Parts: sequence; C-alpha cells; structure tokens
Amino acid sequence: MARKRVGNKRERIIAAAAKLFGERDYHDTTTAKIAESAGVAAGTIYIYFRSKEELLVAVFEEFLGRHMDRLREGVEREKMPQDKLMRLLTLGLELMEDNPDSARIFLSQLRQSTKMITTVVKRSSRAYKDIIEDVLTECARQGLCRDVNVHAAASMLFGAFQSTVLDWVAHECSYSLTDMNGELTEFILHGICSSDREEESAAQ
Amino acid sequence: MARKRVGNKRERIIAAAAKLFGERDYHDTTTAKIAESAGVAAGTIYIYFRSKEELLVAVFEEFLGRHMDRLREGVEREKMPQDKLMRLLTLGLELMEDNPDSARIFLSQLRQSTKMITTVVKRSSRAYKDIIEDVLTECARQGLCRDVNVHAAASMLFGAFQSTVLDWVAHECSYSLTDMNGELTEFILHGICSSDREEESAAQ
Amino acid sequence: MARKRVGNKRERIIAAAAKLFGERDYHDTTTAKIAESAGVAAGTIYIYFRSKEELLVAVFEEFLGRHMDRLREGVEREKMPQDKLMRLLTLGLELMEDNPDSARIFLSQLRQSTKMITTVVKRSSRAYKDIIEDVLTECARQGLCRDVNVHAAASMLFGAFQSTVLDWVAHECSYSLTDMNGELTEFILHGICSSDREEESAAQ
Amino acid sequence: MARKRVGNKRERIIAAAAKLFGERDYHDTTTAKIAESAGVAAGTIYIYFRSKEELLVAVFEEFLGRHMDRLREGVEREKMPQDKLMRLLTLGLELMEDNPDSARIFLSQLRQSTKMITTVVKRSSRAYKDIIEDVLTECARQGLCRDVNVHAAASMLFGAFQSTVLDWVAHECSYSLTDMNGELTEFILHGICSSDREEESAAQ
DNA sequence: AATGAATGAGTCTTCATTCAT
DNA sequence: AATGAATGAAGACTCATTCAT
Repeated sequence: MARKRVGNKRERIIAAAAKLFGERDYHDTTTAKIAESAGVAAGTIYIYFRSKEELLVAVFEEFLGRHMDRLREGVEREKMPQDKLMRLLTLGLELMEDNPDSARIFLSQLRQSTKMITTVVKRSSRAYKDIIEDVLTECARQGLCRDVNVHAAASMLFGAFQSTVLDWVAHECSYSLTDMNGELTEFILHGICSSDREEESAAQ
Repeated sequence: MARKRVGNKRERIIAAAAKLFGERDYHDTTTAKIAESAGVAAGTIYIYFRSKEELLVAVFEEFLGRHMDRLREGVEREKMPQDKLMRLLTLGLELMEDNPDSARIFLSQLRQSTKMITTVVKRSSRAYKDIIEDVLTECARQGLCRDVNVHAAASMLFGAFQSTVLDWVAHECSYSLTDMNGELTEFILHGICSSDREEESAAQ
Repeated sequence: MARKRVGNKRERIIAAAAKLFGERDYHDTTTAKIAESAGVAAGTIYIYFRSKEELLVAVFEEFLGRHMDRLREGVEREKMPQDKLMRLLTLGLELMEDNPDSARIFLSQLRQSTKMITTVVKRSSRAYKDIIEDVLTECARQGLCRDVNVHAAASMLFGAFQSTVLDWVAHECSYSLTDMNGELTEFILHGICSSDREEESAAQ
Repeated sequence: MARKRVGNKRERIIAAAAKLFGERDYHDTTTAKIAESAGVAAGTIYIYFRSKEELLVAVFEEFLGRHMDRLREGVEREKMPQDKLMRLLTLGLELMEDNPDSARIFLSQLRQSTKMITTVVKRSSRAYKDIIEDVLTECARQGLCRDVNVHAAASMLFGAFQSTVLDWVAHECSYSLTDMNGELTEFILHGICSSDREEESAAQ
C-alpha cells in the first residue's frame, strides 16, 4: 500500500502533465500547475523527475511505450500484409481515441524544438514509422503495393494519419475517431482518385 | 526614403523572426534576439507590433498570404481538375522549397497551443485546406474521384503533404524537395496499393 | 549496544559533516549529502541536531574541545614561558596536521557570517586566543617579552599561525605542516619576545 | 549626464553588494536585497553582471584593483627596504580603514569555497602577497632580514595583518585601525628583520 | 520613428525540515 | 530511534514590455 502510493504519485504527475501539456503547451504549463493538478507539492515533481523537460520525455515515452507495443502486437496477429495495414490504421485510431490527453501531446509536441525534446520526439516518431515501413515493405514484397519509396510512403501515411487525429482533437474529440477509420483506410488503400483515372491514363 | 526605411524595418523584423522561429521555436526565441538579428533596437519591434505574439501572427500571415495567392493562381490556370490537383502539390512543394525558413515555422508552429497562436494557425491551415477542398470537390463533381468525404480527404492530403515537407526539413533540406513531387503525386493520385487490388475490386 | 550504535550515529554525522563542510563550504553542503556520507537517513540528523546550523556548531565545538584541551595540557606541562610559547605553536601545527578535515573547516568557516555561526566562531577563536594570551601574559610578566599589547599580539600570532595552516591546506596538505614549525617559531619569537632573549641565548 | 547615470548604476550595485556581502555573507545576501539596496530593479543587476557570483568577483576586483595600485605606489615611493615594509603596513591599514565595507568582504569572503570565488580570491590574495614578498626579498637582499623563507614569512605577515583588521571589524570598527599601526609594525619588524637591526638601533 | 536601459512579474529548481510509518 | 518521501518557502535568473531621451 505504501508502494502503491509511491507509484501513484509518479503516475499522477505524469497523468497531470500529459493533460496540461496537451491542453496548453509545454512552455505555458508551469511546474506549479502540474504539481497542483497532480495533488502534490511543487518539490515532489523533482523527486521523480530531474527536470521539467525530463518529465515531458517521460510522458512521451510512457504513452509511446504502451502504444507501440499494442500496435505491433495487433499487426503481428494478422497474416495478410493488407490486413496488417488495415489493422495498423484501425488500431492507431483506437489507441488515440482511448488516450485523448496523450494523443494531444503526441500531436502538439511533435514539432517542438528544444534539443532534448526533438531527440525524443524523433526517436518516437521513428518508432511509429518503423512499424509502418515494416508493413509497407511486406506489402511491397508480396506485390500488393505499387513500387513505392517505402520511406516516403510511410511518411505520407503517417502524415495522413496524424492529420486525421489532429482534426478530431481540433474538434475537441466531439465525434468518434474510429468513425474516420473507413475514410482513412480507403484513402490509404485505394488512393483518392477513382480507378477510372488509371484506366484513362492506361488508355492514353 | 524615410518611408522606405520604415517598410524596410518591418520587413526585416518579420524576416528575422521567421528565421529564428523556424530555427528554434517561439518560446526559445527572445525578442532581443529577433531585434539583434533584424539590426534594430529592442524597442523598435514594439513600434511595428503590439506584442511578440502579434509578430508571430504577422510572420505567419505574411508567409501564407503570398503562399496562398500563388497557389490559387497556379491552380486556376489549369483547366482539368486532375491537373489542378497535381499543380497544387507541385506548387506547394516548390513554394516550401523556396522559403525554407517559413516552411520550418509553418510546420513547427502549426501545432503550438497559445490561445492566439492556435487561432491564427487554424485560420491559416483552413486557408490551405480550403484550396485543397475546392480542388477535390471539383474532382468529385467530375467523377474523377472516389466518393470521398472531401473534408477528411483534404485533411489527409494536407497531412501527407506536410509530412513530406517535414521530412525534408528534418534532413536539413539536404535534398531537393521537388524531387519528392513524383512520390507525393503518385501517393495522392493512385494510392499506395497496387492497381491490381483495384482491378480486383473492380472485378467484383 | 543499542546505545553504542546511537553514539555511533551522532559521531558519524559529525565526522561526515566535518569532512564535507571542510571540502566545500557550509552552504554548498546539503544535509542530504551529510546523511548519505554518514550512512544514515535524512531525517536522522534531526534526531541528534535541531538544525543544520546546530550541527555546524557541534562540529566546531567537538573539534575545538579536544583541540583546546590538548593544547592547554601541552602548554601547562612546560615550565618556562618561552617553552610554553614554543610548545603552543608546535602542538598547534601538530593538531592541525592530524585533523586536516577539521583544520579545513576551522579555517574556512572561521569567517562566515550567519548570526549563530559568527557567535560560535567568535567563542571558539576566543578560546584559542585565550590560551595564547595567557602564555603571552606570562612571558610579559617574566620580562621575556617586549612591552606588547597582549591582546593585539595574540591576535597577530593567531593570524600568522592561521595563515601558515591555510597555506598548507591551499597546497592540499602536500607537505608536512610541522616542517613549518621552525619558521613560525622564529617569526613569533622574534616578533614578540624581547631582544633580551636573543642576547641571552647568544650568551649561552 | 545620461552616461553618468549608467556608470552610477553599476557602481551603486557594486557598492550595495560590497556592503551587504560584508555585513552578512554571500549566501545570506539575496540579489533582491542587493537590488533594493542599490535602488534598482532585480533584473538590472543582470544587465551589468552575468550572475551573482560574477558580481562578487567584480566587488572583489574593484576593491583590490584600487587597493593594490595605491599600495604599490606607496611602497615604491620609499627608498629603504625597511621603510617600504613600514609603509606597506601603514598604508594597508589606512586603506582598510577607509573602506570598511570592502575590508569586511575582503576578510569574510577570503575563505569561501565555491570554485570561481576561490579562484578569484586566490588570485587577489596572491597579488597582496606578491607585494609583500617583493618587499621582503629586497629586505633580505640588503641583509636587513633574517634568513627567512620569504614565502612563508609573507604569509605570516599577511596573516598577522589580516588578524589585526579582522579584530577591528569584529569590534565594529569602533576604534581607529591606524592606532594599531605601531603594534603591527613592531611585531613584523622584530619578527622578520634580523636582530642586527636591533643592535643597530640599540647602537644609536 | 528609434533607441536601449530599465523594469519586475513570473519560473524552475533546491533543500532544510517534518512526519507518518 | 530510524526512515525517507513529501513538503513548500525561498531564491537566482529571464525576458516581454515600457519610456525617457
């Protein structure tokens, strides 16, 4: 029970930080507010984290750690590359929907610039893209894919995914994010233009 | 001549701010550094801008103003919806490549959260998406598009576009951004999956 | 045994504090570091000492208590005032050499200024000077001394003594402090004692 | 006049710092108190000094700069080594008496421990001792001195001098420091100079 | 219009001290 | 007696903004 409390505090600080960093932004969130929101004293934060920046990193890694694991698991459970791709998108949206605070910070901090932050952010979006690239590579190997530059494609896919989540967050999570699954999957799988176009161009 | 100088100063401040906001980030950029980089006194900034935040807004709008205009022009010069779409992507990449500083701030600030900033950012990415939506709507109207949710599609397209530029910036603009034009266009027009799949589904 | 342990702890805390206060300085030494170095918990210090300041006082008095006693003893063992003076210097250097940590804190803290510290420091350097003054007074009474202001002379003697030790500490105790005994004794004897003495000794 | 004000501010901050550092001690003196005492805003200190520590250094160097110069000048004006020595002591006491604040900080900080401080303090007490050593060396060369270890002797002399000033400061400068000149001079001359001198003077 | 010295509110962080266990 | 997690007051320093010149 004592142990539980300790764990509680670290978790509570991370949760409070995730919430606040997501709501406003890193610089607009004071350690005082985080402490207050976590229900601990100002100094307590520094028992668990060396600095405010390290707290941000922790928030980030905590979220991504769980996120990536579940994503990988889900993808690996599928056999067909195409199903993997679909699962990737579906699961991604679901996870974001379940952790709106973390989603918000994932999106909003993603493009900050302090040295340390950038490093961590890069590392974690790398993690994300790695999964995507793996799936795309597999698709390509089985001939299910156009002959794409996998790296570029992963990046675009990631961008489309992020944008979708960002829209949802911008609308204050007022609709179900998974409702967008169809659209996103269609976009990624089919492309936005009708196959008519391809037939046309094939006709030329 | 006095007037010219004045204009000069405003421009120089905006240019310096664009450069610095892009290099580091809004909070890590002090007005003192901006003033120094612009070659003016600290107080001078406040003759032209009510606050640091308003300066950011100005930087933003200045960039987007020119950007959007050229984008719209280029798109309108094309007749065919599909060509419009392609032109949109090509021009977009070109404009980013020509203004790396602005590109950087466009990307990095895009997801900050201060009240006013968010407002402006939303307004400007709205502008961007409006153009995209217009083009997509036209495509749809001519049956060149799958029956997409234009709003969502625009958002995804925008995300893929941003991601492409972001990658380039992350690689310190070390390659030509327009080289990615092919990939991006392919991605957007065709989708990443092989047309086999589409033929398959067409066969159904 | 429990009691022994208790005594142990108090001593260990004082020893750790003496070491650390000497190495860095009062303000740069945290109670946490003292506790760690003493191998006790942070709170334990406050079982034995009311405050950090009181710990400093204890360190001080502990050192001076032993120091003064041994000094007095040694001096009293000598019969001749002049021998007492010489013994005072010799013993003083020896004691410092044997307790470099305490020597360091004795010197470095000697001129701090916090209210309580000053009080204690004054009290303890008083103790030191008292012994010196006693010896000098005796010398004067027996006509072995120039007609000096005993108080001032004691102060100067003390200063010269301190400076000698301080030099040694500044050189990181890399040479034997007692090697300076000759120089110091000469300086003091000539400086304070009447030239009669010299004639006397010359007469021998 | 504007310039005068600027200079004024730097000087006022140094003066206020000298006063407060001397009264209490470095750590017990807050930058807020210094600013208040100097009649400037808290931030103003950081226009003139990079940090609180650098301010201490400045206080120190400012005092010692003037001090050393005047000391050297005075010493060089004398022809006879012995007169130089006497002048050194007399002038030293006079300068201290004229700048009680600086004297206090000179004495109290002399044995602090922060890295940078120690460096500066060492550098400056070195300066002091250099002058002393120069004079002593000259005395030795002319046979007016016992065959002393000049370095050690300089250190003792410095210690005796400091102690004298410290006593005065401890008595809150309630008597005239120069009144101690006779005692100090006697102590030093006897302590350092050869007894030949005494015989000489006895012969007169 | 321009300057840049001055301001002072606001922030992160440290650390002596307490207290429930 | 002992622990060590928690506290929260205090302090150095930053920086957007102002204003006398």
